[in-house]
This record gives sequence, structure tokens and C-alpha cells, in this order.
Amino acid sequence: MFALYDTLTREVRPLQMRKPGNLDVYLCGPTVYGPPHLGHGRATLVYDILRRYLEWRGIEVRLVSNITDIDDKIIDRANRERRPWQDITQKCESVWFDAMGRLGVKRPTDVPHATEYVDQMVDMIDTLITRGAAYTTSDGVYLSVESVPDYGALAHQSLEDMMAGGGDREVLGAQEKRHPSDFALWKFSKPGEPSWPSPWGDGRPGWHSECVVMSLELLGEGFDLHCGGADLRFPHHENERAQAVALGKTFARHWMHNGFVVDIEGEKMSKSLGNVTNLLDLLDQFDPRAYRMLLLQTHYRSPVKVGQDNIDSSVKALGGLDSFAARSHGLPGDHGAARVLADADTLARFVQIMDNDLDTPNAMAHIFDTVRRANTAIDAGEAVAGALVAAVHEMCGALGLQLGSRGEVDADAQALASALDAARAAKDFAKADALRHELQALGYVVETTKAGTALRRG
RNA sequence: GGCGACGUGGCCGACUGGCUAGGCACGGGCCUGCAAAGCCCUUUAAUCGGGUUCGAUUCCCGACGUCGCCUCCA
Repeated sequence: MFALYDTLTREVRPLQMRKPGNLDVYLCGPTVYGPPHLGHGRATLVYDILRRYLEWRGIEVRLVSNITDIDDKIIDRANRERRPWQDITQKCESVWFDAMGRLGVKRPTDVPHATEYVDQMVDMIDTLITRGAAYTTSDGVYLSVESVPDYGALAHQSLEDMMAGGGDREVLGAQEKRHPSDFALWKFSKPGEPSWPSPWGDGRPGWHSECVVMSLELLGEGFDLHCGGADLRFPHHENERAQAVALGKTFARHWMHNGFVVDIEGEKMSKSLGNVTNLLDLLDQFDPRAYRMLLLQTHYRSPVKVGQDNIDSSVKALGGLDSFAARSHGLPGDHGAARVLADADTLARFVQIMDNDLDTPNAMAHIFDTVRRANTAIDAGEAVAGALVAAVHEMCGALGLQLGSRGEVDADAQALASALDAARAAKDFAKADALRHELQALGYVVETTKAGTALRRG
């Protein structure tokens, strides 16, 4: 039984599915107004790992992840750069999915856009007003947090506690708000701003409403899991929940949040601190699989330090697995070879580890152990080797870790490798060394074995 | 001020009330024409002070330190 920490109850508990065998998940996607950063990368990778693992377990996962394509920041940037806001959102979205592709993150099953759901948001806000949970002011429509009995359930703080000591903080929004924590559901537009009609006046959606509407619309009430970065816990997720509760609807039944990405000093990577690292830069500089590897070796709820040293060591660890894939190539158990059943005990242990709150660090330790056992078995020519090799491929696949050389070995390099084998067979070691250096200069890691030269990208 | 997390070996980073996490780096060996890869071996741990316990890095309390959230950040 797969168990997962639930932010709401603060305990690791079984992840229950409305329809056993089918998991309905909502993941808060990006607001498309800039390039993706490391934090986005972590969140998408964590949930991609969750998804792939559960699918590997035979569960059908429906993953809905939105694109928020209308927001103040988008409008600000459009004004600043004097171009249509749709131009920004379209470009950013394409950059986003391109980056996700390079990370090996599967596209969500559904990608709803906020702008496609404005009518439904208007309907929802209307209902909230009718139920007495929302009210209009001169600049928009606000949700009354006091009308939500358990407001603060996710933050694990009462409204009073949240207000305590926060007096020096600037209260955003109109003075007309009934409570400082009330938040805008609808914002009246100024001339020239994008706007949609509503019974209260032309405007645009405020905060957090799109996720409520889209998750309930696509997944229905009481859907299984809602996830996102730890920074979304409050206020974003709290306020989503508040709207659903005020509507009288059952919202997500399990909440999952991944930890922050921190810089070398251990400080949270944040836009306001200006210490964000562009995800695209990381992807350009390193093997894109390295970030996945680094995250697999860290528990999803722990903060992760992303720096040169860290990534380097992940690249090296990946190199070890690639070598394993290279040397086990063609052996029973390898993808190309005749199908051999993966070692059942090894997989059972893997499942046991992963089912305990997505314990990927221990799963990786288990994979490395299996690699060692497989290597030993290969060296000894033992029959179990095939089953162990198959197990490694199975487990890595379940985590979305693609093994093998990055990039194709081109024909020229392959020819050099053959020449190298020939030189070694002829005991012309001077020529062999020269060929090896040539290949290394081309960026290959060259492994000469009795079975022939294996090349992989370094 | 409120709520919460964390402090592990050279670095990163887990689990765990007693039994080697793992990765990376370092050293020694085997293998190799030499390397690489692989295998074997060796070596460094739990911020501090109390308590519970036969036994605590692990549970409890306190101190110190770091970090996060307390309205638009993944």
C-alpha cells in the first residue's frame, strides 16, 4: 500500500483512491511570465517521479496541471515590454514544455488554461456571493475568510495566530476589506487591461480561483491528491481550499508538498532574494538527467542544495549507472536482449521502500546495491546476472531514469572504436593509445574490454 | 510575536532505539599491454546539556545555531 505524507494531517498515511487503481491528481502549474527556474524543475520532477512510479505499479494516473495565463505579473511585463500579453504567455508556455521535455518530465494528462475557465470562475464567484462567503468592493470581489470555519487548516495556524505579530506588515488590497486576510476573487480592470465581463463589472480573475474551478471541473469533488511546492501551502493552497469549503464542496483528500531548493548558503531560492537559477542554464550546462538524479538522492520533503559540487557528483553517479548499462548491454535482462524476468525479491524490496512516502534516497541506495550485485554476478558468469540486470532497468525506468549514453555514438566514432579493437588485437599499443586519445578528445569515455570497446558520452 | 523544520563522516545526503545507508572524493589491492570501467579492502559520524531506557544519532525536555511560513514565489 502506497503511503504518503499528508500536509493536512501531518502524518504518513495510505494514499486512498476514489476508484482503486485510478489516481486523480492536481498539480499547480506555472504562471507563465518568465523562464522556469530550479524550483519549478524540482516540483515537476518530484511529481513526475511519483507519477511514473505509480504507473509502473499499475495505477492509472490522471495528472491535471494548469497553466495560469492571466495574472498581474503577466500584465506588468506586457506593459513594460509593450507587447501583447498573449505573446508572453504563449512563448513562456512553449519554453516551459520544452524544458520539461529535456528534464524527461511527461506531459500532464490535462493542461487546462486559466483563460479557458473564466466563465466557470465567474459562476463560482457568483455562487460564493449568494452563499454569503464573498462580497464586492470598489475594486473587486473578495472572499471572506471568516466565513470559512477551518481557515488555516493547511497552514496549521488560526486566523488570530496569523495576525498576531504581523502588524508591521503591509496589508495588500483595499481598506474596504472586512478582514485583512480576505483575498480578491475578481479584480476590476483598468482601461487597456485584459478583461472579461462579469455581473459585477469587467475584470479578471483574482487569486487561486482557477485551480479550484479546474480541479473540481476536471477531477470532481473529493479528488485524490493535490500537490505543489511548499511555498504554495500558504496562501495559495489554503485559499483554494477556502473557496471550495465555502462552496460546500469536498476538495482534495490528500495534500503533498515538496521542499525548497536552497542556494549554497542554505537560503531558499526565491525571486525576491534574487538568487534564482534559471533551469535552462542548468540544462545547458549539465546532463539533464543529473537534476533528476540529485533529487532522487534527496527526500522530496527535504530542502535540496543545488550547486556545482552537488550536480557534479550526480553526473558521476550517473556515469557509473551508464557504464553498467553499457557493460550489461546485450546480456539477458537488457532491453534489447531476450526477455528475462527481473529478480522478484529485488523488486519487492524496491516497492517496499518506495511505498514508504516515496523514499527515493533509499531506493537509489538499493539500486546501487543491485548494480554491484549484478556486476559481481556478471564477472563470475552467474546465471542470476540477467535477472539483476533486468531489475536495475525496471527500477530505473520506474523512476524515470534513462540509462545509457547520452546522445548517439556516431558512425565515425564507431569506426575509430573498431580500429582501436583491431590495433589492440594486433598488439599495436601505440596506435591503440592514439585512437583512444582521439576518441577521448571527441568527448567519449572509452572503455576497452575483452568484448570490445564501449563508448559513452562523458 | 505565532507556527514549523532541521543540525550526521572530507563533501552531499538517508534510514534507524541495538544490526555497513548510499553517492561523490581520498588511500591500498585485484583485473588491464597501459588506462577506463568493475570487484574487494581500509579510513573519517551524529551541535551541546539533561532525561526515559539494559542500550539513543534515533524518543522526551532545555540551550545554542541554521532555515522556512505568517497573503500573490515551485
